[in-house]
Amino acid sequence: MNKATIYNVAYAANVSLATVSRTLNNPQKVKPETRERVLRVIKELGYKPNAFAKGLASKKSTTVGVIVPDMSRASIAEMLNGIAVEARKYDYSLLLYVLKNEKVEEAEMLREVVASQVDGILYMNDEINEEQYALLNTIQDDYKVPIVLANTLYPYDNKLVTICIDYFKAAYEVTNRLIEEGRQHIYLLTTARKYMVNDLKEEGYLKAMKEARLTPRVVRTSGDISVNTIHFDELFKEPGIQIDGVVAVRDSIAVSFVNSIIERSKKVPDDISVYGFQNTKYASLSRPKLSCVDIPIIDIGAKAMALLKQEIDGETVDVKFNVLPHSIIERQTTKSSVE
Amino acid sequence: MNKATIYNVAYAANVSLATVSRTLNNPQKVKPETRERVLRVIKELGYKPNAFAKGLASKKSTTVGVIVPDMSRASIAEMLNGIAVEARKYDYSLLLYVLKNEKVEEAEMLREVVASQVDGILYMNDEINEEQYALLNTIQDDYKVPIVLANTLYPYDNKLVTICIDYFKAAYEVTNRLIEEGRQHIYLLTTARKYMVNDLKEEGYLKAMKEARLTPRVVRTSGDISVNTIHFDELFKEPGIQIDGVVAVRDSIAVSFVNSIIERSKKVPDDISVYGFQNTKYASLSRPKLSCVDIPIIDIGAKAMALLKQEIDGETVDVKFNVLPHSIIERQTTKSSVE
DNA sequence: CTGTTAGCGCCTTCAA
DNA sequence: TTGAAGGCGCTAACAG
Repeated sequence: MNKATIYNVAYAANVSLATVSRTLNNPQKVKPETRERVLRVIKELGYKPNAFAKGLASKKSTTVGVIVPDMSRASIAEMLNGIAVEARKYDYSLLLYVLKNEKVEEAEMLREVVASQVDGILYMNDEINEEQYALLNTIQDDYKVPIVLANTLYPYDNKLVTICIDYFKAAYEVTNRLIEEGRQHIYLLTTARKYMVNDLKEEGYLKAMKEARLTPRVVRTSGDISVNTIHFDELFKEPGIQIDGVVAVRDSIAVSFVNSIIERSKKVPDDISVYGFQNTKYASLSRPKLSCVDIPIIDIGAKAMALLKQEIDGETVDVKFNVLPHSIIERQTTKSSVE
Repeated sequence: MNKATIYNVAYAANVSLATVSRTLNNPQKVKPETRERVLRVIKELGYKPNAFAKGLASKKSTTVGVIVPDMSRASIAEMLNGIAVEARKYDYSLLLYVLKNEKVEEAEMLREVVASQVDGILYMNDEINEEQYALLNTIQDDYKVPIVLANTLYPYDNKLVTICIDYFKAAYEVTNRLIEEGRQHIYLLTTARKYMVNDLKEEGYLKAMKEARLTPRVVRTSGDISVNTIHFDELFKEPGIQIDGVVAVRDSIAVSFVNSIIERSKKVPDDISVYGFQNTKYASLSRPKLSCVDIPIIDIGAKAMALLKQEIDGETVDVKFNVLPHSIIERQTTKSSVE
């Protein structure tokens, strides 16, 4: 049962290969009678068009390149679930590129992705900077391959189609909730590495603090638990430190912080209220359960794929910058009750 | 700068296209002088061989199909990290197939994977059953495409190259540690769905219990926190229930169980000792920190890719069944101290 | 060491 | 509605 080709099918169905090709790609151009005969033979022989030959001849691959920074981040993995399900709807395949531990420079890699003949690119590296953004633009223009940024944004420009949530607003909102609780010494726990989305959260936090005339305190730490625990220890060593509220840019950082303060015999949320970001499994597995911003990450993935598909089909995407709604989930690390 | 072809390069370098092809694929067959000239032109033009044409002509794709059940499982995501890094070493690309929510039957999907001309398949659906195993064998034989099972095993046969850890032994060991602690009422918390690896853990647990002449108690629950919390509630409602030790087949189940019992004012590990499986981030983010079996999941991914590469290259893989060592990490949910 | 040439399997006009 | 034929960009003999 080895690799039937279009010729085998044509011969067995007593038609030319052109007809076989048509019944697969333009069924309406084939007489129903012969069409069914061909389809039957196709099934019998287990024929599947060779993707290479098809791609070479048609200049299309029904494959999209997916570029991610690191699979182990829960948000990335979940987004891929959304992307995969949506891609299936269009019969698109996913070519996965993981940037992690990459010595290869990104420009080189993007050319490689393009060379692999993908019809479009889903880019979700939220460490994006000006240079990379420019590079993506160049690639899109030079090779005419549409690119969509998923849960990744470059706020200083909007030439690339983007799907995201309003992180600025989300951070602004949770900070305000803490303020409404009466918290005065609210800290932002963010990453030391430059993630664009975290920068936006920081701005939202700063805005809320400024409006309330409170002094902002930003602590930069790592997503790595063993590292941030040390940071937290140092933080509490500072003489006269006061903390009664925390916004963490990731659930894992929030949970890890909660653990730190509970070990110091402080009460959550009586002494300190904490918000996380993302609503990952960490949030519901922690004790107390973490209050956090809920990001519809699967939907972001699905929507990203849908937008890309539109672009591939040549439908002009009128709105470049797409925002999905977030929500705030009150669990056990805050006192706010949702109205 | 649009899509240079091999002809453009040949023309610009004043050689034939064959020479260009050679400098890329068999550099030693080209005079260093011309080779460098060609390489320079290639660089100038930003030429990258069209993957389709290359694949069509060479019958190789340097792409492997990766079949996973669900991205959101931490183990799957981590394994992909390992696979990706290893694949990069060989300049292999990854074509990702997510089974989740799949209405398409698996046979159909596998043919699709094959039709996409992958050089090999990495299969990591640990819900594998006899039928699927047979199917994989058929695919491998019919299409001559090597398949490697990663962290997935079918213990009743070993025709397919497999890379895994000894889950049976691991479960046997942790159960014994609990027994050595003096625990008498040890429960196994496993999944209701049939995962082959979890079945093996169950057998290891049963063996240890039997040897110690203790009554085994198996509770089948879900990976879903909201669901298993309910199961745990029911469990504790049983009249006269006694639990002093737990082996959970997943970290998340273990953590969720620990939360349940602490809410019931029991002490961990004074009243109950708990072991998880995998050593995910959940294990270190929980409070108390979870003791668990550490699975070298990234290594499994990398090794799987390495094995597949061997098979693709025609090197016979002598050992079909490959086992990577695990270890037991004692943290705060058990009393055992590692010797 | 280099060039010529014949495909790889399929799509897509162009005729019939 | 169908068939014939050219070509997609590249690899791999085979000559030279």
